[in-house]
Parts: sequence; structure tokens; C-alpha cells
Amino acid sequence: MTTTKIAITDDHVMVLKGIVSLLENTPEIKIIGEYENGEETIKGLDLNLPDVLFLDINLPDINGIDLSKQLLKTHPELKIIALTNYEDITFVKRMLKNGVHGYLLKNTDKLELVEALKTVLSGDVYLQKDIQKRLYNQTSKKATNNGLLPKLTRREHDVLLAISEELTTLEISEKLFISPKTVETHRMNIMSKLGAKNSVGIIKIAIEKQLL
Amino acid sequence: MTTTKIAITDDHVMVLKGIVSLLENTPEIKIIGEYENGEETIKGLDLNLPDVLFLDINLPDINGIDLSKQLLKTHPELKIIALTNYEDITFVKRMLKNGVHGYLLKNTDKLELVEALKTVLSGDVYLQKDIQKRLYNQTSKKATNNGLLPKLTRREHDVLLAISEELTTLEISEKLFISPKTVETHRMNIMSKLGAKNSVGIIKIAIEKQLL
DNA sequence: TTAAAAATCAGGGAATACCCTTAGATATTC
DNA sequence: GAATATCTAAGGGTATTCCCTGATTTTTAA
Repeated sequence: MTTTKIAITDDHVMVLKGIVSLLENTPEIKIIGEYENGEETIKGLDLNLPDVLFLDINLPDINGIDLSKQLLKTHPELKIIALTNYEDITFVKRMLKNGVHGYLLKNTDKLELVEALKTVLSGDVYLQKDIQKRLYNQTSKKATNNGLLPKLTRREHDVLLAISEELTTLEISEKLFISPKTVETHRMNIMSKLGAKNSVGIIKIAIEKQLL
Repeated sequence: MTTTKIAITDDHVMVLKGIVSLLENTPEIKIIGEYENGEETIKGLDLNLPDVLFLDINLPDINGIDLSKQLLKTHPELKIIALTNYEDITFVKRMLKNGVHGYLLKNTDKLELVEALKTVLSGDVYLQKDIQKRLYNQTSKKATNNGLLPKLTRREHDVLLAISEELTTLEISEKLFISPKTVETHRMNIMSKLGAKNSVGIIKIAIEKQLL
């Protein structure tokens, strides 16, 4: 195995140094770049291209999706492993769709880091096990359902939006020109689809999954 | 200067290792504990008390305020430096009020880490410069604050949290060992403080303003 | 050590949300 | 054209939230 050049981008120095310390004593690995924002990363990769880039997707200057898209355009051979605190399946999907090769949560240990490295270098996609499982559960269940995000109908979405505006059932019915009873039916269906216990849960999940 | 014993608590291994790597080559510093959650920390400190604890305040099991309060109760000599991603001034205030000795964002570099260490060891409070500045601006203006983010009381925050867990008034009252009527009062006060029309609004605003 | 803020509780009532079931009318898709 | 999904709506409840008022105790800050 030849030496693998890696670079890391994270605006949190501690995380950055954490990855460095987890990897620096591995003989086949050489860290050739440490960046703290998107701009630095773009410039850095132009000068010195790594094999794999660990990329925090919550950077201050550029959002992770756009940055990875841009980097992969100019460096098609580059492998990118996304780093994040949040395990938002829909986000994972979008990243993967944009050609990212791996997705790690920041609680990853050294073993998993190296495992991820090997996987993406061999051309495969690496996902942490629980993410993988969740992704699989979703896609295998139904082809129509694109992701973990529950599919609301047009009208349900209208009602959801109105609920989020703090309107009452009656107000919603007047806004949408339907009976209050219909609104209730929609609300019930939304609750059931999202697995919420009440409207509070609806809103919480809707915000989480960016349904609004 | 004698050797300083430090411990670190962070559920993100990378951050944990990052701090370790930033500090481990400093001769006067000895790392005697690395913990990944609140429980481990409590147990660890009972066995081996450090001079300074770097404490992530977003742990999975216990919230940072409660944990630091508890730790300081059992170990009054301990110095705690809080770590966080978010620069929420009201939160900083609460932490300081609870006896925490320092407050660092996770984008801290080695110099600042050591600086913070020295400061808290000398008995002073260390705040990152921008936090310091903002804190000053706030307190000098008016103690009541209320610039933008609404100030909830401890109990209101408890209720807010319970509401966000989709609990009913009765369930909340059982959880907090108070009367349902008290819960309602708190909910009303929260609504009024946040300017929400109902519980949905409470949650929406709470998420927006990162009150959870 | 006062004054103020916060936490506690309650009565009582109106408004609203929640729940289950059923079902016709309209689209949509295979 | 037939199966499926969606939108609509209602009956008939029960549970919960929302709102106002007023009050005592406890905690915190000046």
C-alpha cells in the first residue's frame, strides 16, 4: 500500500487537531493540509491535492454541499469524507448525491476513521453503520419514499404550514376554504405520518426534517 | 510552577483527542482523565480529581449546567472550563453564575487553551475575548437584558423542555413533581415571554432561538 | 435586610385539540 | 378501466390547552 495523502477541513481547531492526532502515527498516512474554512480549502487543494479530504460540512463561509460539489468539479479524483455532528438522513442523501464518498459523525474513533479511509480509497462509499442501517431501512421499504422524510400530500403540507403559523383549526379551515373537520383529519394524518403525539411534535419534526 | 492535572469531557472523540493533542506536549500539564459523558466524568473525578476540567456542555446524558453545578458541589476546589460550539450569551451567564471558571468556544487554539488554564488556576475567570466583549456590552446596557433572546427562568426552561417532548400538562406535572396548574402557569408565562400564540409557537421560537 | 423575582397552586370556564370511524367525490397511475 | 391515493367531511366524544384572576411561599438580588 502506498502512502495516502489526506487533508482536513474543520473550523473547530480541536476537531481538526483531534483527527490529526488520531491519524498522524499511522505509517501509510500523511497529512498534507489542515484548513479552517472553505476558502482556505479551495486554495489549499489547488496547491496540494490530497487523496482524501475530511470535510466538516458546517463551515462558517461556505455550506458543505456547495463546497464539496465545487471541489469535486475541479478535482474529480478527490475523495471526500463528510464530517458532521448531525445525523440527518436527508442531508446524508443530498451529500451522497453530490458525489461525496463517505459520511462520518464526529464521535468516530480511530478504527472507523481508517476504515472509512480504506473504503473510499477502494472506490466504495463509506457510511457509519447506524446511518447505513437507517438509510437502508428507508430505501428498501418503499421506492416511492425518497428518504426517511415522510411524504406529505399537497394538502397536508398546506395544513402543516398553517399549523406552524400558530393558527387554530378554525382559522386554518377559513384560510384553506375547507371544513374544520377536514383540517382535523389532515392534522391527524400528519401526526400519524410523522409519528408525532401532538402539534408540538408535528412542528418539531417538520423543522428537523425541513418540511416547511 | 507545579504540574497541573487536567481532565477533559467531550462526547466527540475528535474534540477530546484534539484537546489532548494540543496539550500533551506541554511539560507542566498532565492529562489524567478523558471522559465521554457526564456519568463517566462524575465517577472519574471521584477517583482522580484534576485541577482543571474542560467540560463540553452539550453532553448526551446530563446538561452542562446541572453537571457543573453538581461537580462543583462535590469538588469545590475544582476549576471548570466550559466548552461549546454556541456563543449564547445568556447561557454563558448562567454557567458563570453556577461557578464555572472559564468559557471557550471549540475553535480555540493552543495558546488560548493554555492562557485559559493559567487564568483559572490563578483564581480568575477566563472568557474568550469576543464573548467577554459581548457580555460587557450586555451587562452595561441593562441587567434585564431582553435584547432579542427572551430570558426564561430555570423552571420555565424545564417546562419548555417537557413541552418539546410532546408531553401533556399532566405528564409534565408528574415529571417535575408540581401541580398541573403550575405547569399551566409556566406555559402561559413562556408563551407571553416568547410572544407565542400556543405551544406550537413556543416550540417554533424555542428552536429558532436555540432555547432547547 | 428589604424589595423584587420566581415558583408554587387553584377555581372555573371557554376554546381547541385529539381520537376513532366511516364514507363519498376526485384525481392519479398502472 | 380499475386499483390506489387524495381530498373532502361528519358524528360524537374525551382530553387538553388556553385564559383570567388571585394568592402564598421561596429564592434571589440590591
